[in-house]
Amino acid sequence: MRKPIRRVSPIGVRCVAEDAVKPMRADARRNRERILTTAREAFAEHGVEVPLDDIARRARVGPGTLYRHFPNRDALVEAVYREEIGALSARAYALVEELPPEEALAAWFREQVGWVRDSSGLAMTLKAAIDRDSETFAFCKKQLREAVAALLEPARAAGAVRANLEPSDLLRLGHGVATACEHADGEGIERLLSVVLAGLRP
Amino acid sequence: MRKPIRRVSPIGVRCVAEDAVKPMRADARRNRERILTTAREAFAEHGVEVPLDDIARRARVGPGTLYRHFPNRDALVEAVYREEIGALSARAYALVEELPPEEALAAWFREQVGWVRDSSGLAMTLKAAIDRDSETFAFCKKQLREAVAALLEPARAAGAVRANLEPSDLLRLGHGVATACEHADGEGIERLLSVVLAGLRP
DNA sequence: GCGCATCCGGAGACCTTCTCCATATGCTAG
DNA sequence: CTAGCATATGGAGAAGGTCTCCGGATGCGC
Repeated sequence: MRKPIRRVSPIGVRCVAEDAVKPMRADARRNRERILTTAREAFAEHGVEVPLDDIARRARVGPGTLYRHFPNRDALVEAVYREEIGALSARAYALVEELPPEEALAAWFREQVGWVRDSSGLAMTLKAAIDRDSETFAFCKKQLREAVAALLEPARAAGAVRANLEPSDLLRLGHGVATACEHADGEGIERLLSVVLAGLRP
Repeated sequence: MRKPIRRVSPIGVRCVAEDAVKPMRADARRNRERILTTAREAFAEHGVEVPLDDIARRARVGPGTLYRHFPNRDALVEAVYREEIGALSARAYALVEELPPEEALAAWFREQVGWVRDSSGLAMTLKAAIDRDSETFAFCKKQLREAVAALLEPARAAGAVRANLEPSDLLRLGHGVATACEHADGEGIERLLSVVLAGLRP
């Protein structure tokens, strides 16, 4: 009886930072990015159990190419999740640069709620599929917390939010609002958002 | 591109209570029980992705028989989980009958911690594999809470525990202790247990 | 422009899921 | 106690998915 594949991040899973270490051939990079984009769409439409050969076909690569970049399903799921978390985190740093602290925090919070709701709950689908003990899970959690801290600290310094808020509080609130708004329309979502954002004030 | 099987409890998953409604043939009942026992062992040893034909082979039934009782992997996982939760819950009611309230609560708490640690974390493995929106998940959560309430209420009435404890508090504490004790020996576990149990007192 | 290291891709081996239907058997009625 | 029938079994095999191997393709540096 075979032992199923343990859900840990294989060494082969590349982080974005790794690209800086060893330049990838242009065709290899293009294929990898196309695979990730296609996988994201396929996971959103059909769940994480969609056949990998189907993803390869949609991405117009051979199965050998897909498996060369991502040795198994878990690796692909984790890579897509890392991209999702990376993009959401990057938004925090961008908003800090563009807006006053309170507005930046509010804008990011709205984006987080939108992100959780996006593509029929892709974020939660991916998160549920990832081993809680994996490097990817720990890495993403840390990344998000640091991004939210980058928003919270200026807002706190400006006296715009209550002093006892932690980054994890905001993340839980965002998840809660998104879940509560599962069947809400735009106005309903906006009401809940304004309630929560008002509640953040000192 | 095919849509993967949605993780919801199929109607065909039998609850223990159903057996009272429609008597099963003796050979069918024996087979079903043997499949469940074997599945529990296989999931503990190899995870929930162990091939179902292997479980059938170990249980000495044909694949057709296994699929007659459990239409797919999720049904089997949920059935095993229901049995686990059923047994743990039943212990609460039994202990209430056998012991004074405070001792019953302490004894059950120890059993819960032991249960979480049992068979290399089988309980968590199964729980992680079950859809959070499923009937099984909701049913088991309710069952556990009611069982713990049956322990808490007499203990509270006897003044043996602080008044503000909820069943879910105890369940979370048990999970936390089991997790904290992942690599602890018997003495270490006992120390943590005694700390937490002392903390329950008013 | 050439050469070489790297990348690609897809046929096919292997594994798992799951069904169909001929055979087996539990259990009730006579 | 036996026969008959409704229910249960089981396993060969069809179908689908995973994943590898290696000949051919191509990016890129010199």
